[in-house]
Amino acid sequence: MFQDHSSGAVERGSCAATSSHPIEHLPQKQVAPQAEHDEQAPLNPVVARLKRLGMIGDKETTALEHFTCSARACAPNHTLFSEGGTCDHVCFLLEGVACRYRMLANGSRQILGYILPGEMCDLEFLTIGESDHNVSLLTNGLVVKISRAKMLGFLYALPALHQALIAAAMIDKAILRQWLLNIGQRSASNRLSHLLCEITVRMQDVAPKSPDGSIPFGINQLALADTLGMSTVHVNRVLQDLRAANLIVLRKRRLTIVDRDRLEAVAEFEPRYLRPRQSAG
Amino acid sequence: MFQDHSSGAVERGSCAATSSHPIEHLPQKQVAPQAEHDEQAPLNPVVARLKRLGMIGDKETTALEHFTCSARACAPNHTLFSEGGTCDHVCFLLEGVACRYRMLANGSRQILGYILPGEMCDLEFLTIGESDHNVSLLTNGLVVKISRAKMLGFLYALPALHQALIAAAMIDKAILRQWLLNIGQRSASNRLSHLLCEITVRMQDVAPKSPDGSIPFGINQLALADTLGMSTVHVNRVLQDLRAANLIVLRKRRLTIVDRDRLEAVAEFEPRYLRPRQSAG
DNA sequence: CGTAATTTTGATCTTCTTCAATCCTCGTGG
DNA sequence: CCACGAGGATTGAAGAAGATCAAAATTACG
Repeated sequence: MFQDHSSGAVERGSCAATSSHPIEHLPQKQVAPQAEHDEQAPLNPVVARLKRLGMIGDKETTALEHFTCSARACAPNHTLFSEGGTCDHVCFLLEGVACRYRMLANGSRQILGYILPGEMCDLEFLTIGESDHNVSLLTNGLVVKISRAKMLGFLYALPALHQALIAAAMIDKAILRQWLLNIGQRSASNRLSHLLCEITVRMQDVAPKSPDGSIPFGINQLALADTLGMSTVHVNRVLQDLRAANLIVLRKRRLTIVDRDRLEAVAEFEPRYLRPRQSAG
Repeated sequence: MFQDHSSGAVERGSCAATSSHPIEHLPQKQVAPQAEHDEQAPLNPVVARLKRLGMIGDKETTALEHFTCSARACAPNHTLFSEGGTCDHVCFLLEGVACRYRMLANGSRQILGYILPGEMCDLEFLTIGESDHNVSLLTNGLVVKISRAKMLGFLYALPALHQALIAAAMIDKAILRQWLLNIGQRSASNRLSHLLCEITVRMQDVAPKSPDGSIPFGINQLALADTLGMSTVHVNRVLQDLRAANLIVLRKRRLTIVDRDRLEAVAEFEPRYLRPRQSAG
């Protein structure tokens, strides 16, 4: 059902990650390490996301751009954290999709959350000694890893950044509640619809739509099934229903929401939980 | 299915809740939270719980005992927070059981978490402007309500308390992940078993077992159903299975785990998430 | 070009829901 | 002390949603 063959990770990025840079040093070099063949995504996704939360200024932006400039390219299934493993660092994801998950003895996997470009995993890893779940990549990814000590230094020096990341962690929790509601009470098709709505909104700030209105969608049907607590067969059939109802187009790892209003209506999707009050838009 | 008729709340407690007490004033009145032997349950449940987390000292204990001494008795269905309502305060529950929940348009309710005696709802209400879910009592309860300003004062004056409450909030999040795993992947009977294991452990510090080994259990089958995403009929049948297997006794609002080892085995219950190990800052 | 991963399809079977009725429990008022 | 009523628990029967199994078609990718 789901095998874990952790792949290697290749160092990649423009500035070296060797020693601890004082925050004051602001390398004004090439700021967007990931935007090489992305035609119009020059903005650092971490910055884009936190800017949308409306809580960070120039100082924080510069610092973020600095320490996200040395990233590692990782293959699918590369594991960032393992259940029971110690948490002495923190990760930012610049490209790709990762997920948190736990396995049961019978081999079934529950995905507990997605980590999308620009998102971080996991603020509480700074406080907690060991992780209670796994985090690994679903697709190819670009990952920045920061030691606990270094991260604590950043947070201390940049309280606005700290606040922004705390806000992001609270959004995480709100998402967990939504997923619980989703899995517990909604029909398979509404459940899947809701998830698609959520992912689309979460991708907005970091993955500009292509001319045809589609966004990259690296999550396969097995992962969707393990997210929604249903079988892949059923995910497949529900997807076909959504396509037949002309609500979505999903092919070649790209997703288009054809009729957003109708999709959000069947899903009873209310995006407020993803943008709690600070952001007025 | 589930109607919400908010009941009144009756002031109760020995010291007045009128004006703001400086933390230094320590009311030595009776109020019960003063016994030494932790055989019985004379201990203030909030203190008992945070003591178990091992992060608070005498100063925090005294402060907690002080501000939990004026509580209100509330009837079942009394609502502490409503979806969309502003969050200008915080609550501690001294007795009874409350739950967070959300409703869907079709009338179904998903319970998103329980608040047990000694637990708080909700630290992030201090940061967030409005709640995205409801919180109300499932049973009779004893509730302490503290304004945002007052609470922030406490947290500022007692950083150890602040840390303890942050730790409690992280446990909340871990519980949410467990529930998602539960609902998403486990069979109805394992799901219910897991929930019973969890509640038993969470009650340990605040509700000493009676001689027959039972603990108070004020959650009815409708609430269990809305927690686990199943119908009351099925909850009832699964409960009967668990009784028939001689795993539990549940009657007259009291629960006894007859065979803990076996129950935890079928549930794949691992209590570590309820008692995480802190790492040094 | 060939192999692995992923998606799709059909058929069958199980778990759980729904509906509707009955029974029990417990608090309340007479 | 008993009768009453309401919420809660229990039961049975029937039906639906989704799981499972097995295989084929399609796609990704070295």
